[in-house]
Parts: sequence; structure tokens; C-alpha cells
Amino acid sequence: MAIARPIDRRLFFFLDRAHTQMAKAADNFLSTRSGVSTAQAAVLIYLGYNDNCRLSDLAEGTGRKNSAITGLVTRMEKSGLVQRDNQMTDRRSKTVSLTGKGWALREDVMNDFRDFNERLTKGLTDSDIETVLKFLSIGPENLENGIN
Amino acid sequence: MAIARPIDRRLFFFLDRAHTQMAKAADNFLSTRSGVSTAQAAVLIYLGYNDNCRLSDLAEGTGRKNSAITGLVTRMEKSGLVQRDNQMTDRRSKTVSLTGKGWALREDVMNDFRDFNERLTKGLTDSDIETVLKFLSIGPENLENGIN
DNA sequence: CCCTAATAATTTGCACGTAAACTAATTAGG
DNA sequence: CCTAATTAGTTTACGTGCAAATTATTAGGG
Repeated sequence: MAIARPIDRRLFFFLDRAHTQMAKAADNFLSTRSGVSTAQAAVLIYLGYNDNCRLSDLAEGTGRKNSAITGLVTRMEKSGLVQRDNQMTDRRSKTVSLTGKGWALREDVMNDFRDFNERLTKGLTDSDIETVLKFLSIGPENLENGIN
Repeated sequence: MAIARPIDRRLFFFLDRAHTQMAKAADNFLSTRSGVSTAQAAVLIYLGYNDNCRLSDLAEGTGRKNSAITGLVTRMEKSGLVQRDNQMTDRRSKTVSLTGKGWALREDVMNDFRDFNERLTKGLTDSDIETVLKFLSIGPENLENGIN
């Protein structure tokens, strides 16, 4: 019943709520501006750096599973932001690339992110930010390994 | 094109990826143990402190909308963890309470969280954790206000 | 007292994620 | 060369969230 550091207890609740609410806030921020979701924004950003990559690369790069990417890319294809193409060298795989519309929207999204990041880091020093980054990046590696 | 602090750029990516992956890790951690999702775990925890509350209170307390709670509670009711009851004083509202099975599972979940928090904070000092908490709690308030 | 406001919960339609099963194409080993 | 394993992508079934519309009940103002 007694817990060594009471701070530990709070951390989960903050994480759970922050996880839901920051995602909501980010989604809200973007959708009232560029009119795109965070998930789709991440795709736009990634493709800007890795245009014409395979679907699997996009999944890997954005931290999603292939099945999630299938639906995501399909929706974005329908709104004319990206396009699928068959790869000649390997007929199993397909590539994704930004359309003109996709490139244009990516510009807006990048600017939105700059604003969003400014709000996000307001009141935090560079050193604080490093700590947060350390925390955020600790999650995936450290947590998954201990479980399997 | 030139960005003042390159650290700002990374923050979004880390946030997006961390958001997805930590939730996944937490879900994984819990489901391979107590066999419950993070969303349902949050309900168990909350009800432990506020048993027999209204559905709206549960929504408020867990940071979700009523419509999300309706489905969540329905699923948990089906697995026998909680139960709905009509409130006599106000026939519009219903209350939720933990069943015996729900109380038992909550115990496990509390222990899982303790372990999870330990992994989560490994390598961070108390001061680091305070910074992270500051960051996590900055989100909701600061972000939403600037938009509306 | 009645008609309108507000409130509690639900329903509907959509976005987004997973896991697991499946199809099709490629690669590796006997 | 042919079969077995692997890989790429999709499909299916489901959990979880939102916003907006709907239903039922309560509360409040004329």
C-alpha cells in the first residue's frame, strides 16, 4: 500500500491523460488550420523526406503497422494528397508519393508544426526539452524489451 | 526554411511517435499481465476512488467524452467488471460500480502500474520527472486556449 | 401550469490503431 | 527446378476515440 515515491503514482495518470489530450489538442490545432489529422500530417512530413518510398518504409518511418498504413494511404489517396504506384523491380511492393496538392499542404503543415512546437515548449528551457525528449524516447525501447 | 532551434523540429516527431508507441507499450504491458487495456484500466482505477459515480463523472474523471464512456462501460459490463444501475433521484442518469471481479482485477492493475512506472522512470531523476510532468500537464491547458 | 432550456445518456458515422488470417510474389535450399 | 519459407500488402474483426444528432428527463421562466 505504501509507495516509495508518490510522484510515480501520478505519472501514469498524467501519461494516460496527456496522451489522449495532447493528441486531441494536436489534432484540433492542425485540423482547424491545414484541415488534416495528425496521422495524415505525419505521412506528409515523412514523404517530404522520403518520397516514392514503399508502403512498408512509410509504416516503419511513422511507427505504424502495415495494416494501419493501408487504410491511411487509401484515405489520403481519396483526398488527392498522395498516390500509389507499382514497383517494377518487385511486384509485391508499391510506392507512395506526394501529389502537387500533397506537397502544397505539407508546406502549411510544416508551418503549423512550428507554431505548435512553440506553444508546446513555452515555459520550458532547452535543458527541460532535452529531458522530455529523453523521457519520450525512453519509452519504446526500454519498455518493450522488458516484456517479451 | 531555416529554423532557429533544430530541437523544435524533433519534438513533434518524438511526440507523435512516443504518443503512439508508449500507449502501445502500456497496452501491451497491461494486456499481457492483467489482460486489460489502458482505457479499461483507467476506469478501474477511477472507480476504485469513486465507486457508484455517474457515467458523466467517469467521463470527466478519465478525460473522455460521454459517448466514449458508453461503449467502454458496455464492453466492461459484458466482461463482468462493472455494472450499471439506475439512479432513483434522477432518472436520466445511471451509476457505474465495480463488481467483485472488477475490484480483484483492479488490485492486479495497480501492481502492474507500479512496475510500469518504475520502467518508465528508469534513468530519470526526481527532478527530471518533475520536468516531464510539467511538460505533460502543459499540453491540455496551454494548447487548447490558444486555439478557440 | 406549461413550454422551453439544459442535462444525461445513447446512437450514428467516421478516423485511426491493433492482431491475425489471407493473397501474391520473391527467395532460399535440397 | 521445385517446394518451403519469407516478405509486401490487404482484409477482417475489433477496441477506442470524436462530433453531431437523438431520446428522455429535469429544471426554470413566463
